[in-house]
Amino acid sequence: MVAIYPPRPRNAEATKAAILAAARGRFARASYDTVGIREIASDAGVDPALVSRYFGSKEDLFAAVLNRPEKIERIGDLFTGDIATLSTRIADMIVEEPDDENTVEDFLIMLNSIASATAADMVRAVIFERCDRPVAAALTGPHTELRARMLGALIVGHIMNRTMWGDLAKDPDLRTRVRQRIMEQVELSLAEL
Amino acid sequence: MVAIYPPRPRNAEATKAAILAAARGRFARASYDTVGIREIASDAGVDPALVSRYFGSKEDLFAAVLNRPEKIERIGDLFTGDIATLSTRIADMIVEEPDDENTVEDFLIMLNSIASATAADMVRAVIFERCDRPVAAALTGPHTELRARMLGALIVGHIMNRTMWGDLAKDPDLRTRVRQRIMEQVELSLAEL
DNA sequence: GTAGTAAGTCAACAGGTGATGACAACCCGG
DNA sequence: CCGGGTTGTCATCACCTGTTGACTTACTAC
Repeated sequence: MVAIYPPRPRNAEATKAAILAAARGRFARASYDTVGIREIASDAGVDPALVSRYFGSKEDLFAAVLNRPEKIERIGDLFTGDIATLSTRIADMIVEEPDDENTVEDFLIMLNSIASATAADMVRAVIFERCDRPVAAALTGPHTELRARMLGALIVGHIMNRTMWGDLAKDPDLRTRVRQRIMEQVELSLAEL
Repeated sequence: MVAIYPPRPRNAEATKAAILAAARGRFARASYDTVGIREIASDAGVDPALVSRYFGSKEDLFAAVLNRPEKIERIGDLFTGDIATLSTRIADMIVEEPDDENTVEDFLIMLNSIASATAADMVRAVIFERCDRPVAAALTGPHTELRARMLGALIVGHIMNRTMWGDLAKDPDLRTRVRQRIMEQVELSLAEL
């Protein structure tokens, strides 16, 4: 579906932002290889040529999406905040409403394209830099890196699970208990072994 | 790299098997969209046209890979066996050597292509049928489906984690402790809530 | 030995992809 | 009013994809 817009004002900054937003939306719902530049341009109400012009290549565009400041910030907040309440934050993220513009979308962008030959390296780098490393740094005791990776596995699993099947629980009561269970899982993942 | 074989004996059954094996190998290492028919044919030492001829379409070929009897059987053994030792089997699968032809490869085939528009539905169906459903059926108490899905999330996360970063632990001692931890995670995921 | 069928080969197609460069429209400073 | 740089448009390229149909080769049954 292509929306009919009034002629776009000649504003390069706004156009770039629109392309970036459209790309974010597409990459959050499909893999790097599946998403086409023409789709993104259409969503943004922009000529496909402008995408290449402003962002260089599709790969560069994906990198730009991956390194959006808001995303970096949101994921940063999640993992670099107080370690004592980390399990709360993670459980909240996983059980929160899926249609919101939220941190889960940032993970979806990465997880959708983790199997693509072109995008995998970029994604891995971001995950390591923004997730694994800060968590490992915040942990005390032995095997911090290993335990951070156990947590990463847990989060990845829950998010992919939610993408595949939808919410774990709709009933508010059950949802609280699920939230509680996820917190236990987080703590078990991070515990010394 | 294309191997030079002696001229393939005219044997349709063996050719189909070779194609299937090559497809399995490719799909275990890259997503449905990334893998090309010409690659598969080259691995199998076969003309690309034969792939279409014998399996119809690429989609049908992927379905054939997904429904290989050995795979069904292996995943079936994993989940339909004695529920008391389920955590052991799962932990073993996750910490076992990655380069073996093992059950992990079956999961990789599915997880690599879960983000592809074409293959996602097939993958979801197989996961539900072969994993979630048997586990839910083997559980007792309330919310069996939800708890089976929690286990699914755990497995998916661990396998993707291993694909991204390699083995959790190389040291045998540490590995046993990781194995133990994974068993605890499995039991926590399946526990009533 | 020869016809008929099965198996494998080859070239090509139609459609889609990312990317490019020439062109037109616009805005702004002079 | 008018030139120059910016912004947007269009047609098109080169490449790659899955798939097809016509062709050649080999095997088997009679």
